Amino acid sequence: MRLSTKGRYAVTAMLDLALNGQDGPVTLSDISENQGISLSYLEQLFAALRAKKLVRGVRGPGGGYFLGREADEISIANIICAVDEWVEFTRCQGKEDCRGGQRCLTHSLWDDLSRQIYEFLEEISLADLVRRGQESDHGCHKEKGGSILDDIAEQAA
Amino acid sequence: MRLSTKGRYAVTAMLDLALNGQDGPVTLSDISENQGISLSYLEQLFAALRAKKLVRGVRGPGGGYFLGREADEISIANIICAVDEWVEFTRCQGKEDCRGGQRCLTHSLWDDLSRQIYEFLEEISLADLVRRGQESDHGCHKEKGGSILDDIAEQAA
DNA sequence: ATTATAACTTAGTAAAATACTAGGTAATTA
DNA sequence: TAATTACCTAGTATTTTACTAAGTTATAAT
Repeated sequence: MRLSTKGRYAVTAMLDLALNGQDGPVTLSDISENQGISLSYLEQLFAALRAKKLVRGVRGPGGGYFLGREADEISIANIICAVDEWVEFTRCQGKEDCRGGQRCLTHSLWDDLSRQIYEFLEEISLADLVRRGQESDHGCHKEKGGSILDDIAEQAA
Repeated sequence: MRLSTKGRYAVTAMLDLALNGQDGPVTLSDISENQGISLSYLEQLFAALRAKKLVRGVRGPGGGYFLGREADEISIANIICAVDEWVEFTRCQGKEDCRGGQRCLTHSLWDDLSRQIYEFLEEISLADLVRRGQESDHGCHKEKGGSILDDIAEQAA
């Protein structure tokens, strides 16, 4: 499995579509400006998303992108898989020799974990994220962002 | 958040310690051979793990590494945070202007997701992984690995 | 029809992250 | 004293990331 800023870009861009695609398609220029991602990089990402039918493009003036299906039918796992490959199967399928079975065992344990994470992200849809955002406040320039920061600070200490 | 092969290396190496550290320390040479990771790269990773006190080194002949604490007191989140930085707080904390609040909103939604993933990985300990491995069979060179592969194939179709 | 728009495509590149090599020093055991 | 292993630093090849540039198609508006 893999989860990088590339995946984040894809998810936030898709969120952009989910939020603004209600009344007409959203252009990549808009997303580029909204998210601060270069237009051409977005085009690369959307080529991958399009290949997996997660978005649908409309050409010409007034064109842009729609979600490929309903927001609650698109999981975070879908999005991340589309742009991040995710094909990281460490199971020693013949090509790697697994001396003493040791490597194979740890790889197999990692695969279990990887599957768990996948299943977790599979259960979260774009619509879920948007819904959750509406429940809590999401003010900008928050003073005390908190959340994970505290946990990490705590661990570092 | 970030989850890369670097994180995988760290987790599998820690699994190696958990599995083989019962009767004496495990050397990086052993892990290097077991996992197929270069010794020097392991040293880099273990420098980070050591800094977070997730491992404890013993010098000299017969030396090596132990887990820094009990295997059920070390979460996957701990390990990945140690080597992968994870500091990806997209909240626009003053330095980025958030025009129309749009970027800020999607970033905030991503942060929610990121926190969720973190909390999920926080709940899984090294000991859990090992335990789960013991429950199911983990034969090497499995014929039909299955699991995620099928899901992805399905999605691709 | 022409023009503007925006999706789509390809090639090349700067910067960063990844994973490694090489060459050490310091602590500990035999 | 010698061997072993952690520990440290610098340099580098490779890959990934993210971007620039320069196009081509399809479509809507003029």
